[in-house]
Amino acid sequence: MNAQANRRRQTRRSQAPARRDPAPPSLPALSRSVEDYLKAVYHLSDQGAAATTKDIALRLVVAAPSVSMMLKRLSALGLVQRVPYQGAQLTREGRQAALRTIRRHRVLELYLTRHLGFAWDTVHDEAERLEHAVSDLLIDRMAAALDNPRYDPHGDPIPTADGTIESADLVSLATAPVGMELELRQVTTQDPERLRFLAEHGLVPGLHLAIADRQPFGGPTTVRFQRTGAVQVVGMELAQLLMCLGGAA
Amino acid sequence: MNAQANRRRQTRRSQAPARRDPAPPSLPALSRSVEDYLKAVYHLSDQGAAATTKDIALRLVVAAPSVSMMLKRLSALGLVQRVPYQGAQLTREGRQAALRTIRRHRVLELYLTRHLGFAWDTVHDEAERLEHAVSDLLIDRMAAALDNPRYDPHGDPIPTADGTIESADLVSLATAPVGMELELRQVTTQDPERLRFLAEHGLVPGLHLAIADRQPFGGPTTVRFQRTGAVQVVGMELAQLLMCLGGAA
DNA sequence: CGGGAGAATTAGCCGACACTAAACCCCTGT
DNA sequence: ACAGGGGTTTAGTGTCGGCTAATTCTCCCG
Repeated sequence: MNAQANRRRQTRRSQAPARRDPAPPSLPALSRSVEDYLKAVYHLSDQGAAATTKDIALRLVVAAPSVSMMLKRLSALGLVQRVPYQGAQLTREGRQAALRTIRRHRVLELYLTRHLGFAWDTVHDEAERLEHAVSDLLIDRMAAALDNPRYDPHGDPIPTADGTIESADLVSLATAPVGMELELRQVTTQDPERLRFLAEHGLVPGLHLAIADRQPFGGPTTVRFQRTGAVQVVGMELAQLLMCLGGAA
Repeated sequence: MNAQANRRRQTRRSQAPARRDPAPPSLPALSRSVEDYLKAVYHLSDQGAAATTKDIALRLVVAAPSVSMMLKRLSALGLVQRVPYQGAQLTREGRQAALRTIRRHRVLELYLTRHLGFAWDTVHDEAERLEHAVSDLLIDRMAAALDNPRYDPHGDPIPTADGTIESADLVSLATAPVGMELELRQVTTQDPERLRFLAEHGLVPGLHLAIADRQPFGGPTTVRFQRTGAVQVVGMELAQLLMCLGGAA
C-alpha cells in the first residue's frame, strides 16, 4: 500500500523543481531498469575501459537503441559519463549505486544458500529479482545473520554497506604453474550446469589445492586436494572459471 | 539477468498468438500493479458485495479513472468480473491469484519478524515490496523454515500453497459481552503507532483474556489477562481492532 | 585515402499505468 | 418525477522503457 504510493510518486517525479545541482546525493530510488544498467556498466567497464552499447545490450538482452536511450538518461542523472559513439563509464555516484545493488545481490545469494536451503546454482535468478525490492535495512539484517560475510557463495566479494569492495588478484586455475599451491577463491560462472558439476566434484571456494599437472595445447589441469590428497582432472574450460589465491610454490 | 529477460518478454507479450481460451491456468506472471489491484478487490469485496471503483482508488492511492481502466483490463484477463458502474468481484482465477500474493505477503511478514528481527509494526512495507518479487519456491522454503505457520504476526491467516484460506468467525473485543473468555486472534490494523502500543501492552495474538468490564457510550473495555491476572483498560478505538475467538461464557 | 562494415544513434512506435478534465449514469430527495 | 450530485467512465496526455527501421558515425583495410 505504502509501497504502492511510493512507486507511483516516483513515477510522476518528472515535474519536480529540479534546481541547479546536477545530481546531489539524493535517493529518489532507482528503478529496476536503472539498477540493471548500472550493474551492467559496472561489470563491463572493468579496468578503465568504457562499456560499449553493444555489450550492455547483449548482457541485458535488450536492443541497442534501448541502451543508447538509457545511457543518455543515466548520463543526465549523473550516474554515468558517456562519450557518444564511444561508450560509458560510471561516475562515482553511479559506481556507488551499482555497488549497493551488487551488495544486495550477493548478500541475498548467500542468505538463500545458507539459511533457506538453496543450492548455489539456483540462487542467481532469485537474487536478481529480489535485489530490486529489498530495503537496505533488510540486507543489513541478513548480512548480520550471516556474520557480515565477505564473499557470496561463488566467492565474489560482497561490497560493504558503505560501498567499498575488496579486490584481490587472482590467478586462473588454467594458468597457474604446475606445482603451485593455491586456494580456490572464486567461481566465475553462474551457469547452473557447470556450478552443479563443480560442486559435485568439490571444487568450491575455500578449497586448498595444488597444481599437479597440466597437459599442453589446452589440455586439462590436474589438481590435488590438500585436505584429502584426492586428485581431480579439470578441463580447460572449467579451469578458466576457477580463480585462485596464490600460495607458496 | 534472466529476470530481466523475463520481465521484458512479459511486457511485450501482447503480440502472442492468443488462441481461443479466455484465460487458461497460465502463468504469464502478473505485474505488480495487477497483483495490487487483485489484492485490493479481494479485501474490499469481502462478502458477496462487489468492490467499488472509489474504494479501490482510495486503497491504492490512485485516481478513480486508473481503477476503471485497470478493472477493464483485469476483466479482459478473466481475473475479475465487473458490471460497469457497479463494481467488480474476483473470478475464481482472480481469487487464486490474490490469495497467492497474500500468502507471499503474510509468510514474508512472519519470516521477517521471526528470523530477521523485525518488529511487527515494521514488516508491512517491506513485505509489500517483496511480495511481488519472491518466487513461490522461496515462499515455500520460508514457510517450511517457519514450520508451515497458519497465521502471520498480526494473526491474519496465511493461505496455503494450494490456495485455501482459513476463516473463523471472530468477535471484536469491543462487542464481546462482559464476562466472556476469549483468545485474541487477530489485530486488524497495520498502523505502526497502534501496533507498537498494543505490543507494549501485551495485546498480541494468542493472548487469553476475559472481558472484565465495559463502560457504556463508547467507553473503554477492561480485560483481564488469564495467564497473569493483570488487568488492562482498552479504549473503544483499539478494542474494535482486536478480534477474538469466542471461548466459554 | 577512400569504402564499407559494423557499431551507435535518431526517428517513430507501442504498451503499461498513471493523471486531469469532461462527459455520463444512477439514485435519491423533494 | 425529475434535478442534483456523487460515483464512474471516457478522452486526451505523459513517462518509462522497450522495439524496428533508417540514418550516421568510426575506423580499419585495401
